[in-house]
Amino acid sequence: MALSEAILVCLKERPMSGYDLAKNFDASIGFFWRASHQQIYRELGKLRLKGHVESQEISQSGKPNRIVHTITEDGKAALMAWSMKPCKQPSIKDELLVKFYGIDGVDISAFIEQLSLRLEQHQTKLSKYHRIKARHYDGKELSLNGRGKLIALELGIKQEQHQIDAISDAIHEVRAL
Amino acid sequence: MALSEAILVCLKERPMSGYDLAKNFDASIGFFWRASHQQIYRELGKLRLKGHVESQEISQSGKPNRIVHTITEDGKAALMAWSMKPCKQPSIKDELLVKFYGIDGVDISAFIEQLSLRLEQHQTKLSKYHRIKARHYDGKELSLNGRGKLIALELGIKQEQHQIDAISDAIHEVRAL
DNA sequence: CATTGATATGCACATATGTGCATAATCACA
DNA sequence: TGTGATTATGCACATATGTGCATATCAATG
Repeated sequence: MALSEAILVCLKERPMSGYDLAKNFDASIGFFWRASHQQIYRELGKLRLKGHVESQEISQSGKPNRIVHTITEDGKAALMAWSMKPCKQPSIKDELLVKFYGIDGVDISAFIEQLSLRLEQHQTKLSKYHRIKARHYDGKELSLNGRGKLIALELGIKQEQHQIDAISDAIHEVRAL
Repeated sequence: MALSEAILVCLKERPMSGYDLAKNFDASIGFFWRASHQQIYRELGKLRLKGHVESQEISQSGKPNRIVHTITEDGKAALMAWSMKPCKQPSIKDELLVKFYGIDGVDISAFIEQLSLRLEQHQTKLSKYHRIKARHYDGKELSLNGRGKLIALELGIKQEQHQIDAISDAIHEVRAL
């Protein structure tokens, strides 16, 4: 699974705590590989056992101590090996499309509301991506890594825009049924 | 989870064996909710326990006996209840996009090959969808259910076409890095 | 004559993911 | 003075998914 690799990709940039990683997943890499903080902590434990990260506790007063994880040489080697392997196709599992398949058993007006909600979610994501692009990428000198992230972000933007168009059309078609 | 609902949607059209369902998943509904035959048999067991399907064995000589599953009234009610509930957002997990995020650690030519492979997979799916559309939908009188399936199929076609365009662009951008 | 593919079902084990809960201090706000 | 958000970690349980294996027969292909 690529969760461990997604974590290692983050740690390659800078050492981070589980909490930092969880925020990173919420704000950037998680757009393309979602993970909860519980999953991240679990995975960090496995990575530590495998020797792909080293962890050191940093004392703090008041708040719980931070445990900062650093990628090891073994971890970097594992990342490199992973990067050479072909990627799995993302598995599609979309309830909305299943409902299209059984549409004679669904309440059309409820279904249109669900489609509208999905439309809104794509619009929210789209503006989020645009905001991030404007804030972190537009008009900046970018490293190789920055350019890679920008391509991913632009793929996300195109994807969301596409979904907005496609679902808008689908809503009209469902209304006409 | 919507696997049980996807199965019930299929069984609402006609009673089927696990084997029939597995083929159905490979050839149509599985485009939007993939499942292996093992998963389908497991799920059928649960549906039987819940009373959402009834199962009867049909003797065959030579081949193993078929077990044909029929949706019950309880099953139909469960489907209806599900159709009213909001849909979960599909979770995105794409290794390719993770690799864009850590691009300074990946071999570019290997990465381009992976992107090209993905492109091919989308092209394969697109022509499959077109073939199905031409064979089963074009120039036919369609029931409500048929029209719903057609909308889903057209969403799939648009999606694959979009991916083909987007990945082609991305390959050019990666080459220029 | 041997191999494979299709038909047909399903168990067992492993991994991945989701959900709820637990702890504990600080700070802002009403 | 209480309420909730933020910081920070993680266990336990449940569900979902993936992988390998097992069985058994017929038909077609080489």
